[in-house]
Amino acid sequence: MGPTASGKTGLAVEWCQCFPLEIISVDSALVYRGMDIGTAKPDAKILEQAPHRLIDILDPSQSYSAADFRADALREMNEITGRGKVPLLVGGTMLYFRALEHGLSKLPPADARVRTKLERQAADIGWPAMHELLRQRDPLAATRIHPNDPQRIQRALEVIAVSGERLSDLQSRSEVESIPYRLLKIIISPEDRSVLHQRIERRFEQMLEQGFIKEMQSLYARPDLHLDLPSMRAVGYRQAWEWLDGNGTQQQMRDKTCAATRQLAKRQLTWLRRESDCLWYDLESDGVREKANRILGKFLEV
RNA sequence: GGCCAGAUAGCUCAGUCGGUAGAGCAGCGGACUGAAAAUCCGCGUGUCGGUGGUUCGAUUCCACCUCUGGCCA
Repeated sequence: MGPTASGKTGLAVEWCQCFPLEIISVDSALVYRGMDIGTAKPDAKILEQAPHRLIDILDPSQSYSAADFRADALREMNEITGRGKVPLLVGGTMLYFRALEHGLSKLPPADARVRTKLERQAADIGWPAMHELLRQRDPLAATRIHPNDPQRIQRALEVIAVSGERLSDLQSRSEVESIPYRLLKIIISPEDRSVLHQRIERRFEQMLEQGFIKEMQSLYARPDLHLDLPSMRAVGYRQAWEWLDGNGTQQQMRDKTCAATRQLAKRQLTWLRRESDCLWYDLESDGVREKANRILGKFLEV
């Protein structure tokens, strides 16, 4: 686990070469085909050395979920261990890690029709009124969800509409199933935030050199893609889309993308600080790689 | 060289009829159950360019200086 631009992929590939590991990507953006440069997806050469599962599994017009990820990841883990190897889960989508380790309540999946209906209703009466509606139908959820948080208000109302039951009831009732594996949790992150900020800036410059704008233009040209899709809301893609729409200069697009990436890293670190039973490594400091290798080797012997 | 405008938070700027100042963005902390690279919540972080003067009190008024734009030579 680690924030964006912390060097996770590099280390994972190294490990694959000296240990019997196979990589599963834990990343909500790497799942999309045709989104390679802007997501810092490992290139073909790296993928040949160290194949990654759960990348390039969806078209950008589709959506994915934490529950989808959990099911997919468990299936892949089972397959890998069945062949005598050990799964190495690598990524920065902390909700997916949490869902995988601790499980999810039994809730109905997303329903596009219901969402559209709620969207229309919200455009009509406004989200504060939607929150009031939620207060009447699921008071407990309404106290947990902030009146300004349309995404969660919508989800809670969707659960009621689809299942006829309250989100808060379903969550407290269903026993979550945690993961049936022994875990070694490792976090990779620079100790100093400004180091991460520098890496983020440098990496985006590299993405531009590698042709990120060209990649973006071919996505922008597709009539079926738009800014409301999860894929096109990804950091970099969203800002580039807005720029191609004619908003701001290219320099402003760069600055906004880097800022959005820093904010993403900050949110990831908020998750990571709360994570228990894990080892933190700063790859910039001396001897850390060797130390991590030793601990991983020992873990794999047992 | 002369005239004019400006100098206030990391950036762009507002403001104080004289009582040491506040917005947006950035930043920092937090939340997170089928959209999560998403969606939200909270927090101003400051030699008000410098030096002197007037004043009980100056970021604010005055003078000079420095710097940056613009105009005129």
